[in-house]
Amino acid sequence: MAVHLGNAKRVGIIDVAREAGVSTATVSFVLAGKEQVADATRERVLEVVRRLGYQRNRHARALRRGASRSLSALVPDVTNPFYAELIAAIENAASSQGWMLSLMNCQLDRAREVSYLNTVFDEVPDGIIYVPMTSDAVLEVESRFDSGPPIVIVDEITSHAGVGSVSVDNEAGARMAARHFRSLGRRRALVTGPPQGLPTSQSRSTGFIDEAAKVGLEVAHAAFGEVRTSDAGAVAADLLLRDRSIDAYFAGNDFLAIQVLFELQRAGLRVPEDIAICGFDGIAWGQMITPRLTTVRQPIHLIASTVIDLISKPVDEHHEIVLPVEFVRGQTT
Amino acid sequence: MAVHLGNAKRVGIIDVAREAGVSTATVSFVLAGKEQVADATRERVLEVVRRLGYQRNRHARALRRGASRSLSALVPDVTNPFYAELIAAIENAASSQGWMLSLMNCQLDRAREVSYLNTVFDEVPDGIIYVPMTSDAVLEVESRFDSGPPIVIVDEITSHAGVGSVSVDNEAGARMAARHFRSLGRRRALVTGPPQGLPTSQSRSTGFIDEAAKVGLEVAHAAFGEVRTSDAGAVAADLLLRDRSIDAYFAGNDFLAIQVLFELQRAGLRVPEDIAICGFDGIAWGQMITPRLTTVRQPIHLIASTVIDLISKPVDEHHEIVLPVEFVRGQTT
DNA sequence: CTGAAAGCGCTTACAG
DNA sequence: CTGAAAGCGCTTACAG
Repeated sequence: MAVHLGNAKRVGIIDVAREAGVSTATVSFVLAGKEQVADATRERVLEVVRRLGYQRNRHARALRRGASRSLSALVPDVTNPFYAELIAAIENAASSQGWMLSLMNCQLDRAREVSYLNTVFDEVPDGIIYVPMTSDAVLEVESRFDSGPPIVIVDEITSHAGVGSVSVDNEAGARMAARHFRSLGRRRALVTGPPQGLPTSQSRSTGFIDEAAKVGLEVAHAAFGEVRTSDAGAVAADLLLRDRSIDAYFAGNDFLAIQVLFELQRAGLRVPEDIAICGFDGIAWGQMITPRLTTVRQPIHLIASTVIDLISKPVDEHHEIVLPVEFVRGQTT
Repeated sequence: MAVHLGNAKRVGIIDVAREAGVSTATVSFVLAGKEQVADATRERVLEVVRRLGYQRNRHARALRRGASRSLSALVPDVTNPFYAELIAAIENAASSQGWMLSLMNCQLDRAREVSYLNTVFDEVPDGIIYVPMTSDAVLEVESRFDSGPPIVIVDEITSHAGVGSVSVDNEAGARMAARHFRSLGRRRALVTGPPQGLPTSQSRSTGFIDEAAKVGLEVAHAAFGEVRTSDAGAVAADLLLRDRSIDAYFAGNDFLAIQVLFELQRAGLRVPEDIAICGFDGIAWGQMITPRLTTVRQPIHLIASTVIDLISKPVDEHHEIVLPVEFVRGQTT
């Protein structure tokens, strides 16, 4: 393991105490900002702390206090802008409460997800934020949920006692998309689930299909249970190019919608003239590109603050919270 | 703080030892996979571990062993796809060596960067991977670098002893862009630095300006020292729209290049006919959009594996490593 | 092959 | 206002 230069040893609280001529208790009090220390003593200690460059050892601290002031988050893929934005929002909310956020990125890899799910408890975090990639993984570790820190699951509803969940009304959002396509006079739509069988995909496609039937929109359905994100766009575009009777496309998420949009453009199709596209998530990229993406927007910041609220509460006050979505008309429909 | 249900207490190694009728030493040996334990004993211990759902406390472990098997990474902004891809690559390389990656996201906020830089040492990580947002922040904590875990700085060269650095040949890449524009017959170019004065911006614009002078390409220069990413695209686009004599644009990075590309399209300009655009980074998005982005590609996976290599080495073997870049012609030039 | 015991670096009652 | 001492949950020489 990496050895350090000459100055091998890290300076500890004992070094500070000795140098300042006080006990470690006093150093600790000063660092904790307790009032009960004489000003002169405080000054002296702080000076030594600064001079020696002393930093408290987080592990010793956490061990002794039984709380680490840190949260661990498990996400499917930081490379997907929706998760990146969600992480940024959650980190914001967490740090305003004095929590560090430690991140575990599953990279759309099931094995990695399970492994992280197993090791996250070792971290002894004050709370766990879990954005599931697959439903299977949740089941595998559900028993672990009984003891340990509060857990909040994002984007999937769980009935496990003591586990909170924050998700959005996926079904309602999907219905909005179906009605929108119909109001535009579109006749036949394709709906695809997000890759890797993300749990939310189910209610999105179900909601869309159901509403489509009600309003008289024909639906072709394709699920990408096992397709990796990088291929999903090409596969969906291929389906659309092959069946030109389809004039509307409801993607499982914005990332996918955007990939398909450009694939179609490259193949010479016009959006929205030849085919209308609607995404889901409301990522910033959707409004950055030309044409701007029509989508169903999730309230990312509200999700983040709700997650942190829930984490801070006693576990028996955990609930399943479902937040509303908003339809955003862009230029792709 | 969040209290848990009835089963308050976390099961510890003592609980396991008692239940299995052995000492904690034996439990520890079994968990560490040491051979010196009788098969029957091992079985019994493992059964109890499973039944009780025991998980080792990482803090106690790290404290005792003096190593945490974890790395901490500080990055400017996970929302920028380049950093997202870099993180994913680094995490991959790290986990293949058995390291956890803990992430601190500065969110393009200087205050947050400094604060993270101060607390990262508390984590007692086995190594620190630091992608600086500003040069100032580095200076503020340089003294801390003398003791503590190995540090690898990404994307900026540092001369601090014992600190390794991995970056790419930004200047050479910028020169490629200038020559490319010239070979296309472009006459007047705009070059902008990445927002927030990212350290790399300096050599990119310097290299571009210098080479442009050599090959006879006129240059208008604009730096975005204080502009947040979300505005930078609009500001740059505005400059380009105002001065129509400019027929080439070298953005400091792909993220910015893409934003400007679409801004220009919305304003009715044609790319590359009216204006050619070249980015820097080689993010996946650049090849996903239409038109595909011309760019200078950084070898992300090589950067990641080099970083991990360096972290694993004794500090006195740390070096400044500069990796090559590759010019990628897309459809925006 | 197994156990008793020290000690990692802190914080926090408890005395004084 | 300050210090001596216990203890958080592990791992690891050291004995046996």
